[in-house]
Amino acid sequence: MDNRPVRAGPTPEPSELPDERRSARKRRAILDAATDVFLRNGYPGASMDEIAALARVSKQTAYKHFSDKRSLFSEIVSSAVDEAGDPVHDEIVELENSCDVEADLHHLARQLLRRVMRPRILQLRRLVISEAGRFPELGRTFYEQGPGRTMAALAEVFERLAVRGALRLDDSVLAAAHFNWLVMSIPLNQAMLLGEDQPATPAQLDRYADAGVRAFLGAYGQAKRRSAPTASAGQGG
Amino acid sequence: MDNRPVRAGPTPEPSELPDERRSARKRRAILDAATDVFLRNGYPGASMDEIAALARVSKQTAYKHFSDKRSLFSEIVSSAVDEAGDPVHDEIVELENSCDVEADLHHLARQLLRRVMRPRILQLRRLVISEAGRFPELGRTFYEQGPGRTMAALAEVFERLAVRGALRLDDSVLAAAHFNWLVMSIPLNQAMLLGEDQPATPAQLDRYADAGVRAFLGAYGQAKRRSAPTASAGQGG
DNA sequence: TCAGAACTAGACCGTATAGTACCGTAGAAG
DNA sequence: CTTCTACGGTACTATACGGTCTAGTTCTGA
Repeated sequence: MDNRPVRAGPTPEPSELPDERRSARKRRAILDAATDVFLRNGYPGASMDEIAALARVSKQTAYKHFSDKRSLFSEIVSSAVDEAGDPVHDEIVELENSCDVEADLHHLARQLLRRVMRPRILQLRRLVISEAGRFPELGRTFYEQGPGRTMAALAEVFERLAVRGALRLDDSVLAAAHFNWLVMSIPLNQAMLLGEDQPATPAQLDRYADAGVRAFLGAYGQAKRRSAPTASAGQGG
Repeated sequence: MDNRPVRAGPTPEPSELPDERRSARKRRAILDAATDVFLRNGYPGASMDEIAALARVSKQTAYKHFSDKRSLFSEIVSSAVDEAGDPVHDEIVELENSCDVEADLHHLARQLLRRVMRPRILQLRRLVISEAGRFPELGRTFYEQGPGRTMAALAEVFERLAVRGALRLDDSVLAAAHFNWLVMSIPLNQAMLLGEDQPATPAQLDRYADAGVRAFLGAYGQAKRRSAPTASAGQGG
């Protein structure tokens, strides 16, 4: 017994910041373990014992850092949402100066879809949806930091692209939402309902992204290129 | 106490079929109560005691009709899915002979969206999503009876409309999926994540449906009518 | 009228949970 | 080396759950 792998000897591991004192390390460990367990088992199915065990921490310590199961849950969802929804924003705003909007939209769509379809994010979405009743503020946070954020940035840049004549629209927010869901809905809804037993391959995701962008450009692009906006996305799954 | 509203006196209520014997009535009551409790609290959060109490039935009786909590859950989800996904199919296939495809697509989209956005169905979707891990077959059932069914019917009729020249497409399954999600995604995802605190009004839903159809026709319609495919859906809360 | 089936009420079992109390120990600061 | 704080381990409380069992009651069908 007690054959734990000596989490940190007298010399702290290089990956741990030197100013991260023991208490902070424990807190991190608890957060990580809680994220894991909550994402895997949901809120009611997760037990504090399991979280403490996975974090290699006594339950007492867990309750010293987080007063409640509720507040621990809120914390891990908030931070998971934060760390999940950052770096696409820049790529969207850069689209304003694109000289090949079609190509850049395709690239952006692929990036967005790959991001949303990462297993961690899918689990997080499932978790937030299932607990939206008990934790309404987490649903709001997820929406605002996730699709809301993306669509707001898209709307802004679509507005300018429309002024430039690169897109035809009179409601940029609506167009942004249509873009977003044309790209994401098919694989996202399949993943939500069919589980991740047969996860979509990156190639399939790229095809869905491309097909969504083609449809979007058919609806909101300049009036050229009037071939049918599809080219077989494989309709996998 | 015991001021219950006398579920059925010696003379059975007219709403109850006369040939519905006591056992069948009890079974119905259990199913109804279970549906209620499961939809409200989720699978782990629902207790058999609460279900039995709500059904005004002893726990023993509940276990006589359904061997397990699991099987009771499966039953109620299956039958809820069945009763939810029926009567749109006909309207879709009739679309084949439409002489005003645009108007009929708008009408169909409104019907579909109103159906999907009913609170019961939204709760059911949430429940299935959150339990897709524990009950993969229920996720499959929901998908096949719900969006899968709709999209399959749409694909079939879109195929024929394309032959007739009323639509331009070369992948009817993809086009059907795009139609479906253009119409549904915005309010559906809002409802999933933001809860039903501010449920979308029927008028808002109609606007979302119309906007989705306009975008769809911009992408897949005949090459006429090249004004911007939007007309303000209100982008409600 | 009467036997048997179906029901009720509630005790009961084993287990699991959230959260707390106790106490001995390890690590950092002086 | 001492001291103080945080931690580990674990037993504990109180509660809740799924599921079973018993004993008494009500309904159904002939």
